[in-house]
Amino acid sequence: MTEAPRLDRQVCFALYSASRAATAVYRPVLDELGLTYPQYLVMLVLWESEPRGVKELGGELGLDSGTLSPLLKRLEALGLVERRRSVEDERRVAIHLTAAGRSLSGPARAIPQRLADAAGLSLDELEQLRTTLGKLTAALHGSL
Amino acid sequence: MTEAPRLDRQVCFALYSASRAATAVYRPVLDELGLTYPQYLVMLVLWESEPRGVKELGGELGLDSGTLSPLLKRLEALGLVERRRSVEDERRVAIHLTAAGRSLSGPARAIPQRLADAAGLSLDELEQLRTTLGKLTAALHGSL
DNA sequence: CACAATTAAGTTGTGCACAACTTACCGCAG
DNA sequence: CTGCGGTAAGTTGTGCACAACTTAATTGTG
Repeated sequence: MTEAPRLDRQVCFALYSASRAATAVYRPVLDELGLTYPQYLVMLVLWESEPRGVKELGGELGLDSGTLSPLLKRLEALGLVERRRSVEDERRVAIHLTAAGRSLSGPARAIPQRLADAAGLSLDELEQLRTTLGKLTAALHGSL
Repeated sequence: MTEAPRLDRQVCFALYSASRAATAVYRPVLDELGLTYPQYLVMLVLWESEPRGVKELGGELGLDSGTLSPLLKRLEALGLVERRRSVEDERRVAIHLTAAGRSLSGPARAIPQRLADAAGLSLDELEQLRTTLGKLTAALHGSL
């Protein structure tokens, strides 16, 4: 008779653990900025280009409005973004950075290095890991 | 002036995305068993050996009692586990499998294959990924 | 033009994560 | 024997994820 699947053999658990460990490394740094990790991700997207619609943000991050709407409300309460109902299409809400939101990108620059330092992997290994994870995520999405 | 960090360069985001994609693949299968992914993880540990204390489960999974206590209450409500206050040490609660909980390990055997099928990676690549993630998680925990 | 199908955003409800705190119990030093 | 430090489990509060649903605006088709 087959064995029950073992926890330590599961790629899925390895992903789940690594992901939580990585955000745990970011947490104290992000605390200083007053951001959670998902909020930081939204800010990353906006720092690249703004304004963005909620749907658009969701496309980049793989999140839906059920997650983003309250998150964006909190970012607005923090004074980092502004939500403006689009004039051309009143279904859309454009997310703009405020001056405070824009200026937060400075202190945020140092954050990724934190993970690299804590990772105990070479830059090559990190690069390869990122590539493999990208392929994996794409394949998993394709299988749904 | 340095660029703001880019989303698509971040290992942390790659981990976060891959982890969510992997549990999304498991979700429909686990739905049939009536389990969430974290509940499935707890069952995996118990199928290896039981009874286990809450602290012990937390050690295996990296979760604290704040997460596990309500989760275990839900597993108990499903009739899969029983929580018994230890007689020798009344601080401890031993988590036992019920007959129903034990018999669920049969249907659960097929689950990991699902991810392997959906992953689009060879068994070798999956093995190497798991190893790298293990090293990464250990290093990240060590850095805290 | 009318109106059904589609789409954007938001809401509601459940279940994690995790911090901070509480409660109850153990074990040990005096 | 008496506390007292430490420990196991549980509780409370916040913030994601995600499913299912609602609302309001737009688009496509006859």
